[in-house]
Amino acid sequence: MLSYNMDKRLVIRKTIKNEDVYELLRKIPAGKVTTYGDLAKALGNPSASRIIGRILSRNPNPIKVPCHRVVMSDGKLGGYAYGTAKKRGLLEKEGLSFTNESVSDFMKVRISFSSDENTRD
DNA sequence: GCCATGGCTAGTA
DNA sequence: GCCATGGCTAGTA
Repeated sequence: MLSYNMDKRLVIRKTIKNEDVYELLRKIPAGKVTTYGDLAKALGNPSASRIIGRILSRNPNPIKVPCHRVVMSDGKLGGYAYGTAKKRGLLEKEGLSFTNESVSDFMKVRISFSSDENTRD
């Protein structure tokens, strides 16, 4: 799609499709997390983080697609279709811990995608 | 129009 | 805490 960035320059952003998100998310291993914004960036549309959340909320297959491993950019939990308590429980089962509402050692458990992921088209 | 976000600014302590 | 963001859905015509 076409839109203007912060410098009022016209840019092309990739339209994010549900399956793009689910496919990428399947690659996040237990014990690691990513963020809504990181997924948006990796899929070629850095400002689409809100959309990622909406797409995850309709995740048809929570077994194959580990929605619970997606948290907010500040390390806080974010939402979950089955409640945030459930989300936190799953993450703790995978070895993560929390210091007052945020993932402990966030920097260490946060997956980073290769930045040129979006150069393919 | 809705939102499972995020980055920034004001303004408090 | 404000508000731009962007894909989707309900529900109107």
